Amino acid sequence: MNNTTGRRATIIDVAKRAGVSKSTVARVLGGSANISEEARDRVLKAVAATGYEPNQLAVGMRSGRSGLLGIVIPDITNPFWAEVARGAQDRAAKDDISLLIFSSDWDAHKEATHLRALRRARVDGAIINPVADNFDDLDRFGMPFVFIGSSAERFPDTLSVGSDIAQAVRLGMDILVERGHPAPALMLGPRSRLARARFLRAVHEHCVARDVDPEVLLVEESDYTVEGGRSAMARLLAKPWRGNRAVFVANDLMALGAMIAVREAGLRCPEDISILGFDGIPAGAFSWPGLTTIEKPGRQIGIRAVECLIDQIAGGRQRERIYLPCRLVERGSLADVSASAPVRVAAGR
Amino acid sequence: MNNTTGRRATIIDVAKRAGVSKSTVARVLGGSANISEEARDRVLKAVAATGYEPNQLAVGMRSGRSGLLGIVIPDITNPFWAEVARGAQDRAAKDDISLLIFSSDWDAHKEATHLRALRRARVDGAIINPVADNFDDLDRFGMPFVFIGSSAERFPDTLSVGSDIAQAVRLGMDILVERGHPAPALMLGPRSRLARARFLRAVHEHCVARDVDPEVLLVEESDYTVEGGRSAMARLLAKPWRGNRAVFVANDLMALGAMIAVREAGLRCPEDISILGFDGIPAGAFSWPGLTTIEKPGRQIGIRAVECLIDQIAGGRQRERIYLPCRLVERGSLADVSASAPVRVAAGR
DNA sequence: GAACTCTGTGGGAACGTTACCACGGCGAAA
DNA sequence: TTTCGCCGTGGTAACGTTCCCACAGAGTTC
Repeated sequence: MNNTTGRRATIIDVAKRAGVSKSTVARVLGGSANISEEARDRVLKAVAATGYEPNQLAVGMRSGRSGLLGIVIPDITNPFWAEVARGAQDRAAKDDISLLIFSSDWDAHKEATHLRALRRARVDGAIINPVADNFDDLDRFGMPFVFIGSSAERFPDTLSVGSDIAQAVRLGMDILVERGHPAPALMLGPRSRLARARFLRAVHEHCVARDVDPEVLLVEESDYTVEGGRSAMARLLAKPWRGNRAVFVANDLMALGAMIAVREAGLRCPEDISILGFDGIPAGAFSWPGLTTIEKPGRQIGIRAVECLIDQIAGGRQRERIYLPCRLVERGSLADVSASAPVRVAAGR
Repeated sequence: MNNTTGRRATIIDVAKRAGVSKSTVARVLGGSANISEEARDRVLKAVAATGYEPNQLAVGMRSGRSGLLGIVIPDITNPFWAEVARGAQDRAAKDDISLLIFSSDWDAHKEATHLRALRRARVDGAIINPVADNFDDLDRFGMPFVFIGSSAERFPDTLSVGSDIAQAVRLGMDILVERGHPAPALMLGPRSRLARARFLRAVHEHCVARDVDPEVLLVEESDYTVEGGRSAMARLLAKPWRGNRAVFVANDLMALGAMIAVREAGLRCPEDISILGFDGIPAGAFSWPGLTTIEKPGRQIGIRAVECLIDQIAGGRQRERIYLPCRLVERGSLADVSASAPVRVAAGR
């Protein structure tokens, strides 16, 4: 039985109890061939009796594999990143790998500290949403790594996993067209963000394909917050509006703010203004109406990143960039005003 | 100077380069006294030149301290638990401790698997929100631990950290009284939950103190979901209502649902119905009106749990139960209908 | 000047595992 | 009968630390 206070059972304790050498115990536990039925049996019994659990530290020490993976994300408290972390953790657990999770708060100094911790812990690899842009020598990480998120974009020739913004925008524009909003207004994030450019480029491509002049679209921008979305929407509502009244918002938080602004203006969503968000945050499900949005594959990104990392650790040195598809989540914020459907839109001005 | 491909620098590499023994290097790095100025200097230079990072696995192996802590929570994707994890991680980082985070999904089997992983990783201690109730022999965890959350309640004589529900309820009832709602309706969680009994007991205590008959209070119950809160609110609205129209909801998700039900009934919140939530989930900030609620100290719980754990590892064997105070977060869902104030509605966001 | 303490240093054992080599026994091939 | 190969097993050397003991030399005390 387990020593509760004393030290833990080691492989030698097991060997003694089973009356074999520790080599034999190691072979049985390692699933090696060429073990007599009897030896295996006695070892297994001894393991059960002693409550032996292999010491990962010793294993890591000897084999060079710690059985640990690290992930550095901006903030575990942010629902998107929590999804990523969850996906990564679940996938890692399948291979009996444990995950060290760190939050960088978009702070290069914290990031550096966390990376040092990962190196000291001798993790077998790391998943990183890079904030610093001075990784002048990526090899200096000192371990295999996979980048995640849109900020990975800055580093070409690096294995990375992210969401397919182009596909997401196409999905959004298509559903807008289908619902009778061929020329929605756009609410974008700050100019500094890489994702903004990608978003805009995809919209333009859609417009070219559909033969719409992109210049026709109303555009507002804000800072990815509820408050920002609220004021941006107020500005949008003050503009002369043409076409159907729909807004494609590049971020759910802003979309929620936009919804509030609509209500404050005495209008209704979706009857007067349709709103399409982008992100898939849980809070979108609790607004009224529920926010129709495009959901980023957070969990999938985590899963895939771990898989890439495991592959890379095993040997392959890929420099691939992987984009995972987004998904439309229909709730109530998008009205159907297409000709084929009963018109549910309020009279325009 | 880092070997990018080759093996990492060890303490012996540093020693050779500095022209001293590994013992001296260890002493310098360990901040030991009795080191000549010259030796220290050369060691430090050699460390910088080789890019030496101590191998935690070896350290753990030799010293019996892995520098790792584990935390098993129901779901990292749940904002409350993410806060707890974040607090724990931040606090641990201060002591150069890394955190292994696991999600159990309230599943006893997953919990057992995770605990095994923690034992194998030789974590120095664990923070656990217990789901299984057959921990017949708590010492059999094989490591120091701290319980967190209300489910820790089932295990007496165990070090645990949680939120102070009694204080939270007092806080809520007080603000309701202050705003002119001396006898609010109650929306509770499922009968099976421990937290429900604690909530109800605190309400009764408040009533006794304020000389109110608790039987007067309308009560509905549901299952801690938005949908559940919505239907429970609908049932509540159908009842004959006496006193001011306010509801104290035992969970934010339900409160959000209640808010939707109010709107669906053609009523307004807070003008017609005031709602007070409990939890402090982020989504409450994005509803309209913003949800006034009582926030559980998630981050504090994580911080405190780590501190208790560190203490316990260091030696103390406490069996304390710690309750951390909750905080009122005022947004817009609570109207002031007290005699002293004109009926006003706070703008929330 | 001998015996002592103090300072700075080096050498080796141990932590628990895995990888490798060695060896006895046995059956098959020569 | 000898030789070879295979099977099952045991012994031992690492892996990179820390901890403890030993020891040389300088300073202090008698």
